[in-house]
Amino acid sequence: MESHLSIDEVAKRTGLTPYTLRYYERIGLIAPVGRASGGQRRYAASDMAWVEFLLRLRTTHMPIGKMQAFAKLRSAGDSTVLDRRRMLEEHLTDVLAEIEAMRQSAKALQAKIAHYRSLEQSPASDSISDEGDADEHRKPLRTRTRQTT
Amino acid sequence: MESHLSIDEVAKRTGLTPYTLRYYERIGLIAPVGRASGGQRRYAASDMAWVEFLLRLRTTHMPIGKMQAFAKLRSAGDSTVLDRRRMLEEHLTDVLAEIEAMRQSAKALQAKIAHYRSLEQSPASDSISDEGDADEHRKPLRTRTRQTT
DNA sequence: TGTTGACTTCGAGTGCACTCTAACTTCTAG
DNA sequence: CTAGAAGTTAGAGTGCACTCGAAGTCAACA
Repeated sequence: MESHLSIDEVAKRTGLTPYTLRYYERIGLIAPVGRASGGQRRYAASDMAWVEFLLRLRTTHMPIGKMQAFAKLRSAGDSTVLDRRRMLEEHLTDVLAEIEAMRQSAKALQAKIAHYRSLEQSPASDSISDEGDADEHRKPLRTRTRQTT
Repeated sequence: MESHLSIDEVAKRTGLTPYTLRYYERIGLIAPVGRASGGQRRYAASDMAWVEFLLRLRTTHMPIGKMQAFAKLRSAGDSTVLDRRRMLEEHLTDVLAEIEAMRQSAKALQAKIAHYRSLEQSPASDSISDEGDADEHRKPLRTRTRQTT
């Protein structure tokens, strides 16, 4: 239960830099953490848990703006639990879709790799390398296209 | 086999904007496509296949710099097939790791959602909402931390 | 006591991936 | 023949997520 981690310690443990940790605090992603005499940050275990949760959101590509909205709800207390759940559910839907899109594309990459491997064994056949190659399995192919809000 | 698509057609079919398609061509991601009289772009089926492949790379978060390197190898001809395969294999390794990281984080999100759901049924218990909540399953938690090259 | 080193704040700078503007040309319909 | 739509270029601008610089503060130690 060592609750008094310095910013460098937290950086080491989370993989974030001290710069980023301060930045997250500045923009309200992390509530102001405790300070030692002299104003140095001291992270409690609950701060660590929250940072780790933020990393989950980041890993799943939640934009910072949404994380800020989520953090704001959280700081507003228990009455926002339902909203928070809704947010996470929506996000989770996006995440699962993205995972599936990545899986499909990974499959296409594997096919391309296999195609290259076969090319390596029997070099350039006819018609000087057309390269319209191993994509003969039509699949959804949907990517998050940035729309102008 | 209609090989003469306008930039708007290609935009519609790929989800990219005409801006982005021109940008990709400018930076060498797409080799100069054919032109109609008057200089307007006309995309052949092989161009489409290449753009779709680029989208696979983008979906799997390959940075543009690497795509450029790949495109350059491709344009250098069949002798680069081995290098291209190596590049894709390396990338695929990263992609599979990222998919796994996202899966783990998605699981954590699901746990959090479940936790919220239980909170909703029996509101604030004791000790005014600690929120160090449903993360009691220690998992790897690794995220691509941007390193200064 | 003075200097080292780790921290602090706030504002500015960076890199990526687009996204748009301005000025111009060309095709199509009326 | 003219209006309008749709394309062209080079270059500038945008938004996101950091990342760093400058100047200052504080605790500890030779």
